[in-house]
Amino acid sequence: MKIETKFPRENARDYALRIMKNNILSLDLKPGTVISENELATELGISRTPVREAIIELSKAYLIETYPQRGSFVSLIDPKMVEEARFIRRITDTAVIELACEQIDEKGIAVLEENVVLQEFYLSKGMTDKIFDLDNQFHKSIYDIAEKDIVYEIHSTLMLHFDRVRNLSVSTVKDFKVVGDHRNMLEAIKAGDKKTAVELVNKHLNRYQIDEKEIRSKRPEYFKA
Amino acid sequence: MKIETKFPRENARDYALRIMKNNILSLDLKPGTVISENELATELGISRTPVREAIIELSKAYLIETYPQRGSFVSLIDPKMVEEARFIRRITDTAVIELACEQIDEKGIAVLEENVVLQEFYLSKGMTDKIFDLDNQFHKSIYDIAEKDIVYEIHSTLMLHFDRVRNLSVSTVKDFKVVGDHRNMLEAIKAGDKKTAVELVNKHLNRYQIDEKEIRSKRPEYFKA
DNA sequence: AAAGATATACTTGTATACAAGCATACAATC
DNA sequence: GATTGTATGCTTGTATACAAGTATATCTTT
Repeated sequence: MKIETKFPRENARDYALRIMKNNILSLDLKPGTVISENELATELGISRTPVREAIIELSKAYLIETYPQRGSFVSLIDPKMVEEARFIRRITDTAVIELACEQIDEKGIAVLEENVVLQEFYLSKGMTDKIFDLDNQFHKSIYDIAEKDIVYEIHSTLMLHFDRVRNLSVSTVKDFKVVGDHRNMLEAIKAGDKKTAVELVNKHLNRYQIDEKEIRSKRPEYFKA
Repeated sequence: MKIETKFPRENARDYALRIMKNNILSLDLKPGTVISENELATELGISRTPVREAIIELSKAYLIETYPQRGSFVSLIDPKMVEEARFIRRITDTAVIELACEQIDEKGIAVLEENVVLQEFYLSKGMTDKIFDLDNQFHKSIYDIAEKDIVYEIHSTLMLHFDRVRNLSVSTVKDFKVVGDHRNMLEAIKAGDKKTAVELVNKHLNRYQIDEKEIRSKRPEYFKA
């Protein structure tokens, strides 16, 4: 469990939420780990109440399971859950990138262009750890362009199911492909080419489907069924 | 604010959540209404903690807005929010009904058939208030058939944005159309006719788009912008 | 030794107390 | 009269106390 310091004006609940999300995503909180409200509260230097509130929110996203009077646990990787998260991601990404193709303007192009340039830069420097955030930011920008930013927000926590599996795969090998996908998506959006854009989204998301089976055998204790 | 009694084994948080959802949906809690944690707690006969936890959850779904040290309010109807909820509903319903066309079996047909028969029965008896729940149940069943029940669950609270606008419209006039839609959807699913099924979903959801503008002028105080 | 009762140390759920900030009413001052 | 300071009562945010249930270890009993 890696604990960063609290931001100046960040309230205790958001702080607890941020730390827990990060650690679940990075697998520093491994699937199945026990989470004690009291313990976490003292570790974070806050009281039980905001910690508990954060846990409840993660429970609603099925990232933590709470059994009354017994304990709370980081959810095991549930293939059905991952599949449904991927499903949501696929159909919304698809619909949103079509809208982006229609509604794109120069400002939007500039935002995406800057992002992809940075990805290409960090890739060429081998700083692939920077790419994960840029990846997410790229997709968020597309939602912004399509004026579906609330949809993105609503689904963001849920996508941790998806992203934590990403983090389990030997992903760095394929970073250059991911960056290439983004470059191609950008060009398709600029050209208003919906068909290609949609194809790219599906190809992009399919990259992660294969890895899941790889790691299943390596870390069976992380999986539910 | 209409307050029903607590279920036997229902915990205080779920109780508060249920009551608040119902009242927001039915507009007994009108958009803009102040919600005091203390007041609601005493009304429900529970303490502030579970009430607060319920309010936080509804805040995450943008159904309540909380301003620290100032108060919490039932969110005004935000056309962008409604539009994004409708967007989610449309694209997921579309994708899910396609899957249902592929994965339907006799058991699934039986469930849908029973539901539609009941809708037709209540419609013929003029008991249109029963139809709302059956409508939701019908759609949930389709998600179950497509094995996307978590997707339904995740989105269910969000759909209150959509449903409360439904409740504001002079909807009873069109109940027979809604029931007809469901009958047609069922037949399309049985026939495995994806194209027709998708068309029906879009037609179905478009029925509510018109009403919004009608009521906007009648109840401008409910709207955000 | 095996089985069962029991104490104990946890857990989450709920209630309550306190802290900090905002808004309003009202009084004092210019 | 207008403005400013202030007291008051509200709000949510956080901390803590208590309730109730579970699991485990240990002791007692057979």
